[in-house]
Amino acid sequence: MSELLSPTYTRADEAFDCLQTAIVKGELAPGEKIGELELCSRFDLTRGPLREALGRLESRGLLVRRPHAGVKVVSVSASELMELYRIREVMEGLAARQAAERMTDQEIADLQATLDTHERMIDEAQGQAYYQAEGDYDFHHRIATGSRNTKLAQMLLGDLYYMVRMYRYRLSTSTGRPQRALGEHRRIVEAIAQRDGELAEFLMKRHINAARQNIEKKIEEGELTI
Amino acid sequence: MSELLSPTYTRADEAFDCLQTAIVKGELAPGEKIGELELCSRFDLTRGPLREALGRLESRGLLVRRPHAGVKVVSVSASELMELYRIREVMEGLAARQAAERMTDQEIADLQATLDTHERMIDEAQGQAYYQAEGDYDFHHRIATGSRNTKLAQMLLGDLYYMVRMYRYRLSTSTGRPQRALGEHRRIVEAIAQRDGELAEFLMKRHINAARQNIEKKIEEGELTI
DNA sequence: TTAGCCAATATTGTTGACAATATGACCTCT
DNA sequence: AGAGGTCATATTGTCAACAATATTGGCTAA
Repeated sequence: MSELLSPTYTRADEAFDCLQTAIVKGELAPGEKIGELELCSRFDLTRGPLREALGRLESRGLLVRRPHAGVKVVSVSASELMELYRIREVMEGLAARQAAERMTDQEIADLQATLDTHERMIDEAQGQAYYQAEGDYDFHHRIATGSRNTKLAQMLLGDLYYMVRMYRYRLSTSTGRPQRALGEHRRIVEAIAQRDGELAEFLMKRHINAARQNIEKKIEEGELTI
Repeated sequence: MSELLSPTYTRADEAFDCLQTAIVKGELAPGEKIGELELCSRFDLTRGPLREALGRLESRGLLVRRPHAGVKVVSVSASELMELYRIREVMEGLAARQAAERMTDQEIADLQATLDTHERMIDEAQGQAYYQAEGDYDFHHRIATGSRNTKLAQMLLGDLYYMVRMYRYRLSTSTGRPQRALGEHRRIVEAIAQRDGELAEFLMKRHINAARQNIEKKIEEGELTI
């Protein structure tokens, strides 16, 4: 997984990564009650590192533990998912503003190049849904790190995105609106390139708000069930 | 500590609480490198639960671990502290807006009563600094929970406040401006009582921004060293 | 004298066994 | 027959010993 990042990669790190991706990808379903020994055999781990990883994941809100009763993957309701988007709105708004003030010209150029790639993928409709989802993640990821706000990036990348992606995988292809989202991305990058932090913040907030309303509408229409 | 909250309280929970408060109170200084066995003897714990707690604390960003090299309390620079206030500004702004929409009348009445208590404490100047700091925490705590936004409250109470309080203890008495802060608190509660979410958000953001500028000024003047 | 290397040591990472507790089935009593 | 309680079981929480690795001090050589 991220063996290359850290020179020494402990079993606990391994356990953490395995479980996190398993949860995000839905291999461990929300609400599912899972035993430690089952997880151990499944990921070929021992209980010590596993428990350490469980502690981290609990702290990040991806699962809940009841003493002596076991651990289960957190299940987020539709309203709670909407609340996540409200949080994203203000936090990523801040990230966009600070990114406009602090990103290097090179980073901005890379960001624009990323959008070009996304555009080609959408046009060619190659694995549209997957790339759209991953591309969207990539875009927001770059802006979060570009904010140069360590804690902000940590909270976005470490907490919120994993929970959102967890439902992205579930809602999968039906999120739709790729062209429109790409257009919004472009305008945000334009504002960043012009070093207009205030505008970047406004556009980012509106972008996430639109995404939230899009999902909300689909839920109301019964197209999506959570 | 919080033995009463959870019917069964594991050693790992105990270790987590002990370490967290020790870090926040400054008993474990930032940058200090601490050994596991030392912590075990100090808090009368064994290494298993301790390591689980260390994992949680690392995940929350209160300490950093390097494999085989040990664990040290995170040391936040002045600029990083300022970044924390930027995050608080947007997140607590959101919390205030949602609190205005969702708090019960009873909760609002309690909040006002809390401010009355704070006012008496300031007037009587009884342990002004301590009560002002704790009172401020209490105020923000109530609004975070009043937002009815689970994740938002979790992030504020579980992540940000601990880091901010860590420095509150260090800067201790010199944060000052209690009357002015109280007045700002009152106006925020007024907006909440009138169910004016937009105004509550604006006032909260301005309140935290003022607190940030206050600390920033003191740092520039050399009154505070971080 | 200083820079680089090597080994001893102390600390962390890991493992498996032991103790404590929640769950669920079975039985009894109403 | 249904509700309540009790006991067996399986799972989690805890512990202490073992293995692996980073640090530190000393040593050698330039």
